[in-house]
Amino acid sequence: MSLHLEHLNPEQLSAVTLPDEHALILAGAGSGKTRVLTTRIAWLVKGGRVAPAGILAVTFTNKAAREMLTRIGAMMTVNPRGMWIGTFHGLCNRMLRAHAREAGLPSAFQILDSQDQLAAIKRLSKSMNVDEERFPPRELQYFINDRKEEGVRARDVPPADENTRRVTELYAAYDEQCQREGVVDFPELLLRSYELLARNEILREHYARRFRHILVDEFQDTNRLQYRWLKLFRSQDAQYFCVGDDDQSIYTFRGAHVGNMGDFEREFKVKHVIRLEQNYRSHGNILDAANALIANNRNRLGKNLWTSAGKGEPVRVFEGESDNDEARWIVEEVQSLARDGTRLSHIGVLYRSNAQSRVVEHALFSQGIPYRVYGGLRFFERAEIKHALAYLRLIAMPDDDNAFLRVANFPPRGIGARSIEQLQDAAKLAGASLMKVADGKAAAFKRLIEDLRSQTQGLPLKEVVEAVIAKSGLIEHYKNEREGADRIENLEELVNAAAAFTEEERVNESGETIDPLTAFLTHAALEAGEHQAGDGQEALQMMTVHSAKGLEFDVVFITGLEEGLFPHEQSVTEPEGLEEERRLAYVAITRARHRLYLSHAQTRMLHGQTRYNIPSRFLEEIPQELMKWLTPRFSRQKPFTPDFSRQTRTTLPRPARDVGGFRIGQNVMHPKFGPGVIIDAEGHGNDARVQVNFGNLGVKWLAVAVAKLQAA
DNA sequence: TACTTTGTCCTTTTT
DNA sequence: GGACAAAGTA
Repeated sequence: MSLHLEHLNPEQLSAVTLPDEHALILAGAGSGKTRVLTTRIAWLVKGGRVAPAGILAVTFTNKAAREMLTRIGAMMTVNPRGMWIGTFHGLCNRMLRAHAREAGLPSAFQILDSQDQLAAIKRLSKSMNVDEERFPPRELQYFINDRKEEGVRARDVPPADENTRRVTELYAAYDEQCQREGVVDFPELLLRSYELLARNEILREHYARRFRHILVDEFQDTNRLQYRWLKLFRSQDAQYFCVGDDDQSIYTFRGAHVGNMGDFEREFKVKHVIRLEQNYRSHGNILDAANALIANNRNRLGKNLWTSAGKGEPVRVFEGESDNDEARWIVEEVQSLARDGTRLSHIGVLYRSNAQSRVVEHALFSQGIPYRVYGGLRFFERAEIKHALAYLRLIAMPDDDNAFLRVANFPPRGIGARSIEQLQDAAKLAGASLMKVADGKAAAFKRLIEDLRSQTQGLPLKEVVEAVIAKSGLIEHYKNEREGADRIENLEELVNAAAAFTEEERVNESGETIDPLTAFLTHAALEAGEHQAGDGQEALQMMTVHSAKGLEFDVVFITGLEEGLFPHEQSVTEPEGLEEERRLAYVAITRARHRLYLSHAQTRMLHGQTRYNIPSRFLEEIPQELMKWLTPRFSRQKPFTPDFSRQTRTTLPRPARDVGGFRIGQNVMHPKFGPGVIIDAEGHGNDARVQVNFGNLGVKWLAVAVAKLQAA
């Protein structure tokens, strides 16, 4: 039950024990950020500087929030219940539930996840006869979410042009639809909570008086609205403690605004910016590689990680002939590491995009190496679970048209597209929900839901869920389906999840208990359920670089370091995009404790066709003396000869066709465009043309007779 | 109405 | 290669 302040380095200690002033902590990767944050909270509370109820601590992920609670719990005996610790969305939800009426919401309001939101937008577009070619639902969704995350309502969008005017009209209609149906999307949780406090001075003052210490994790990832939300609690006595790392900002594409760090420093007149630069995770060479790479970014607050650990091993670099070759090599290395005693769960294979996992999975599978892929379809996002949840939602909130449409005819009960259309017309006319106007065959469905509601009234959550999956006909339906067994298993798992959901008595600020079904549905929406089957088992860890943030591994593989992939082709056109890619690479490198592997492949199957990529510029930006090439460095010069000795190869590159002295797949040098790789060719002799991928300079067709191309 | 086949489109994504 | 939606068929 000790804080172990003596184990902190001077910077950590000064951050933890900072007197009453606002603070910005620039915490580098592996510098003990979470430790500082949690020790600070424990130090404040244990020292009697603040009551637990005076703490507001915000993170981005449920995982980080749980981790924080656990660590704080281990440092003190005080019940951390009184503290507000959670994600932005979780805390906003808590606030909206407590003041639903003031916020203009039904007390059992439901939360739409991104999938649900998209479905709602599609439905709206249909009902308003929107041309989906001109206004793709996806883009409407982005538009709406971007505006909400800027704190901008439809009425506040400047009608720049006809297009914007129309899109804004749809934004307004979408919000009306949500309001009518009693549902709230993710960004709405934030915005609604913000508006509630901004308009209700009494409420705002209440919370501003209450929260004396506001601590923010991953501050570089906050968007503009989140920052404004945080500022609502500002008062004479409130102190802000924001921890972040601008070099690890990898979510600007989602609206994160790194500028919040500078704004905070200025607006709160932060006297001391504390830099945590000592890294306790990685060996020297790995850190040097990361530092050298990130030094290429111009937009930085400036920070250099160091370690007292030794240099360690060099960074190992591998060039594969193909993605399959790369995968085969990974498998071999993993096997050899495992033989030498490295635990599989301490090895991470990272990639830029999810599509890359397949090839590696295939290779691992064929060699019988257990692995776990993160970030796939999550438990509460599975179709069968969503169906079951839709029934539950209709019990809690009959006006939820989203839920109605999802299951009115699932399992099929003869309510076809025609009947649905008629219902929608009637509902529109009456200004009511689909459930209200349900007649004909739909009336039977309505009765089913009503019966379920009355029969499960007051029953324990577990029995409610059991009743729903039995009486809805879901189980019956999946029994007859070819691959229904897994789905039935998942539905049974949902019953277990409901049974385990004994969340401490839900009491809101006004002392009313919140209905357990609503609490469970909220839980399902906010925590999509990262836990997977076979969670704690010994397995190789595979994930995108994005989802690796905050994690660490003894051994890390960063794969697919190729121009167009990493950095991604859709990011290299803008300098900011490229810098974000570089930060992403920085995050990837700094996940490694002892050993780091980097790899790229000459050819790769993408979207069903072979692509020829040149090595990533990031490989050039790491000093060569830190690296050890396992294959000859950028062995582009060697003519491409398939190696048949490798048994595991599943596909062979296309046979080389000679065109004007060049071959597809060959690496070339152009006097103006620099290095490139030939990806296509046509014609013969003097008419021969080749298509060359020059990486960030793009893909060009060149006439061999004219262009001064040289074999590189 | 419900199941099968063909045509389009591809980043990353904590909540 | 694979997800998803529109078009085609029983």
